Amino acid sequence: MPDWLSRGITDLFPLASSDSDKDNNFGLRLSESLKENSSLRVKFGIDPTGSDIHLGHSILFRKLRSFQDAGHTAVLIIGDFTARIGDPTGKSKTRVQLTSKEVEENAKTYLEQLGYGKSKDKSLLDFETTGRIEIRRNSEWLEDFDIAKIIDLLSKSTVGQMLAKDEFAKRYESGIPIALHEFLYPIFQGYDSFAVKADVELGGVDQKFNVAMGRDIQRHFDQIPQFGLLMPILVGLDGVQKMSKSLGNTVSISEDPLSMYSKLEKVADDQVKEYLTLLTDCEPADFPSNERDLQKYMALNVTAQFHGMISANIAQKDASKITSGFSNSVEDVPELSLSNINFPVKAFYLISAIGLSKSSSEARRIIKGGGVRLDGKKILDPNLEFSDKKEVVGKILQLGKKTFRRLSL
RNA sequence: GGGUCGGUGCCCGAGUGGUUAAUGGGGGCGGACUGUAAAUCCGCUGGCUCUGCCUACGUUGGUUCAAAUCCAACCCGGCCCA
Repeated sequence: MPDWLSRGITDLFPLASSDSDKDNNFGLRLSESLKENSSLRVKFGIDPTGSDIHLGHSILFRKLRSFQDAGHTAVLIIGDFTARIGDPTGKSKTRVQLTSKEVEENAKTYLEQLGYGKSKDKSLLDFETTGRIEIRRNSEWLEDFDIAKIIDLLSKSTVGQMLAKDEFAKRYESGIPIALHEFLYPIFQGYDSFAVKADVELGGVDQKFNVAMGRDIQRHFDQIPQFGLLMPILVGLDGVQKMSKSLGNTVSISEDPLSMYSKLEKVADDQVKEYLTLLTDCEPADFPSNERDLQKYMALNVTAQFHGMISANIAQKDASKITSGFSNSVEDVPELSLSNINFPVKAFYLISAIGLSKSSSEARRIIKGGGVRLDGKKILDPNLEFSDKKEVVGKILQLGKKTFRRLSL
C-alpha cells in the first residue's frame, strides 16, 4: 500500500485472506484500478448539521484529497436527507432534526470552506480537475422511498445488531431514550453506498458500524461491497475529548492564522505527534526533540496547511510577541471594523457590540476580572467611556490571552 | 392503554411556601504561576448601554400577602404490567 494511503489510518476492512482474494484485498484493487485506468469511487458523506469545518473533520477531507490526487473520484455525499434524521453516532441524546432550509444553508457553507470554486492548490478538496469529484445529495434517492422499500431494507437488520452499536447500547442501558427513527440513520447511510456504487467509504472510527452497514446493503443488492477506511478521531484542544463544536474544543479551518496558531501551540503534549501525522505531511525525522519546540513546529505546519507558510510564519512570530508581552508590535492582527458603533460608547458595550463577548454582561465580567487591554493597557472599568472613534482606532484590543483585534474605521 | 417515579440554570444535581438568580460539583470564562499549556491557587459564571430593570425551576391555569416548592389539567421521559 502506498504511503499516502496508509498514513494515519486506524482501520481498513475487510482484510484479505490471501493475496489473490481481490474483492477483499485493497492493495490489489487499487493497483488494478490504476492499471485499467479506471478510478475508484471513494464515498465520503458529510452531515450538514453545522456550519463550521474544523480540524477534526479535515483529516477525512485530507485523506479524500489524497485519493483525488492519486487519480480517484471523490464522491461527496451531502446528507441533506439524513441530516433531517440526525446521526445518533456519538450522541448521548436524540439529535434535533433540522429543516431542509437549514440543511441547504449549511451545505453551502461547507462547500465554500472546502474550496468550492477555488483552484485546487488553494483548497482542501480538488474541485477543479474533471472527474475527480462528484457531489451528490442523498435526498436524490431517499426522498421518494416508498414504505415497501423501507420495509425491505429494515428487514435486513435486527434489533440485536442495532443494539450492538455502542452508542445505542450505552443509551439503552442508561435509560436514555432512543427514538425509532434513529435506527434508520445507519440504514440510509448504508443505502447511499449502494446508490453511488462506492468502492471505498471513508469515515471516522466511530463510523465503522455505518460503513459496515453499507457493505451489507450493497451485498443485498448484488453489488461488490465497498472497502471501509477509517481514520482516528482527533482529540480536541482540551486534550481529552474528541474535537467537536458542541464541546467547544475546536480549531476551525477558516480561522485566521494567528488564532489558529495560538490555539495549536497549546495542544496537549501527548497529542502533538498525532496532530502532525493527521494534519500535515511532515516526516518524523524532521521533528524537533524539545517538546515545546515540537508544539510550535506542529502549530506552524498545520497553520501553513491552510494559510501558507508565509502567513504561518508571521503568526508564529506574532504569537511569541504576544506571550512575551509585546502585543503592540504584532504584525498581523485581524482587523475589526467599528463602522456600526455609535460613539460615545462605554467599554463593555463596545466589546459586546463588536461580538467579542457573548453578551454585554459577559463583557462586564471580563473587564472586571482584568481580562481586557487596549494597546497593552488594562481597562478595569466597564463603564469607561470613549467619546470619539479617534480614541481607539488603530489600537489593539485584547481579550483574555488569545483574542486580539486591531480596531479600524 | 394501566400502574409508578420523574422533568430545576451549559451539564449533573440540591432545594419541598417566605430575606436571594436559586446550595454543591463539573464545564466554561478571567487572573496568578509556567515552556503556551496541564496541575495548583484566586475570582466570575441568566439577560439588558446595569447604582436600576427584566426573564427564569416542563407547559398552562389556580390557591396565597407570598410558590421551583401546594392544587388542576396538559406535554415529555424512565421503569413495570399489558
